[in-house]
Amino acid sequence: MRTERIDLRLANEAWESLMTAHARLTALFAAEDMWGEAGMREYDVLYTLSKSDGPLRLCEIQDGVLLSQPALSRMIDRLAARGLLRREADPDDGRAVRISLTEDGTRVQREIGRAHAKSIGRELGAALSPAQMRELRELCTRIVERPQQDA
Amino acid sequence: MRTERIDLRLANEAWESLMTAHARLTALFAAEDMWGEAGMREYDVLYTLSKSDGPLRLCEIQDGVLLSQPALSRMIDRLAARGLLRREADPDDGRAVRISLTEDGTRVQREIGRAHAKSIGRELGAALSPAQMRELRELCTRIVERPQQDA
DNA sequence: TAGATTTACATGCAAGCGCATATAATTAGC
DNA sequence: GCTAATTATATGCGCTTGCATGTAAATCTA
Repeated sequence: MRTERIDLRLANEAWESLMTAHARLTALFAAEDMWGEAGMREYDVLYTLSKSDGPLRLCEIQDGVLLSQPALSRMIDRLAARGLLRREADPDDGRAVRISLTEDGTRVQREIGRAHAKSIGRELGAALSPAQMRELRELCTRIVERPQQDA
Repeated sequence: MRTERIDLRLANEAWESLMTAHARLTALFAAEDMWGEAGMREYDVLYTLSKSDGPLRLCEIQDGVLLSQPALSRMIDRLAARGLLRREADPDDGRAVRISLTEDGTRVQREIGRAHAKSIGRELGAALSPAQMRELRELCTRIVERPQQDA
């Protein structure tokens, strides 16, 4: 059907623009001089933990990070070795590991987080009005929270 | 000022939702069984070349790909070794390399591209209306095409 | 036009990543 | 309750990546 062809093209244009926006801003943020103790991907982990109330499992952290399970496992090794987070056995599930920020990790996350939030505000603020930011947030949220369908 | 604090929060929420949408869809696409001869990052390069009329330089390709210059250089090595693209010396600039798709590269790009476009249409189509896709495209384009300001 | 700077790409090397697989604990089937 | 399947995480290994740096050509400077 003609309408579907148009929608396909439109969907691809929308996705490409989202990819490009993501790539440009990510590259821009990565180039900034604020990732002292962590690196951007490591910060993702610290941030994910900071949002959570209690400790998280590896598999819970992984939902927020674009990284394979083994890679995440070893990244957490390194972060723990540097004293930024803590691994404890889960008393209720012998397979699981409960991961949480140390005080040092919390401090590092806050320091980087503050600077990073400013950058985000600066870049998005220069491009979009508050109403447009709300609109963007709604649209992207809709993509993520779409009712789960078959595989 | 109070308004700026609200905008900062809003901007960060918008960016996080964009990151999450990008991560979820990327992971979903990566898990699909269509990247036979290329891999997703390599497809990015093939796609970038397919959009261009003539050959591109390394530095021109790099704008579309989130990869360091040496990594891109070697990825192009591998793609050329597999016969998917061609490297020629630029007659006008002895430093530059002109990179273009071979027939095989064009074929691979088209095959993957068709399948990938369907996936994009399916996923975005399930989440957004055409009007919302247009809106998303406009907003993301605005982020990228924002008038260049200071470093 | 000789020297200095910049631009475009390549390469050595260590660190990180993904794939396949191993290990161990939980849950499901019967 | 015993085996099979599943879930959660770890490890071996080869490939890829990024950083620092090298090389070579173009451009700028005087």
